[in-house]
Amino acid sequence: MVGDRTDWSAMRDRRMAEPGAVEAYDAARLAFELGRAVRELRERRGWSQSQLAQASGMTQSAVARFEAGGTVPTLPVLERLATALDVSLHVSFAPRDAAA
Amino acid sequence: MVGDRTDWSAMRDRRMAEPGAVEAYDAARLAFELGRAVRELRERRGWSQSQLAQASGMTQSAVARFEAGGTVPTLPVLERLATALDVSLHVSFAPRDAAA
DNA sequence: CACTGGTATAGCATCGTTGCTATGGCCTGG
DNA sequence: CCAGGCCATAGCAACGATGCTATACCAGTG
Repeated sequence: MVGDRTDWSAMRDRRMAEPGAVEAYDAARLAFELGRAVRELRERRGWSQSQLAQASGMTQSAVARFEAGGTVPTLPVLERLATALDVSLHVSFAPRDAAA
Repeated sequence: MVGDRTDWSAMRDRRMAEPGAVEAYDAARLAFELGRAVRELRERRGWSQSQLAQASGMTQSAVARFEAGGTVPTLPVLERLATALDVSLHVSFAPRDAAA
């Protein structure tokens, strides 16, 4: 079937509710995508969750939780993961129209 | 004077301590820069802290705290601010060498 | 079958951010 | 001088992420 996937765009149009409603959802999605990104970087290095945990000063359970998108990570944690994975973390605001 | 600004690069070279030490500092610097960015966007719109607070579902005190870099913001808060300021929030990992 | 390594999940304590209220300083205008 | 808007800061409660330990599930392997 064609319309199988969730209609994200429709949900995003629910602007104008109370402040914090849609944005909280965005944060959850961001958490999910960051989790996937870290998992990719980790597996590319052939590391286990335990190894990444030790390298970033976390525990294996915290890594698993984060990669699963179970929680919205904090910036300090993202920094530590970035350092451990030898990448740099970028956080920025950009105009809506401009791609970057 | 030329060497007026703080020598950040020297501090950044303090890698190799325990995990979480330098990264916590990075997070604080990130918080400071994000605060400045939001303040710029806000003032460019001619908004007061109270107006931005209401638009983003925060309080004036929280906005002030954040703009001053007093705390490391969470992703949900950054999302709300971005939405209120009509910009998009970008969080990503990038290779250290590649600029972006 | 037992054993090992990797991952997911749970429960709890701790820490930090945020929400909220209130206050003080600063500046401008009346 | 007083009033009002703007910003900074403080104190406290509540919420959420993290640290930590322990456990369960699964896939290989001997």
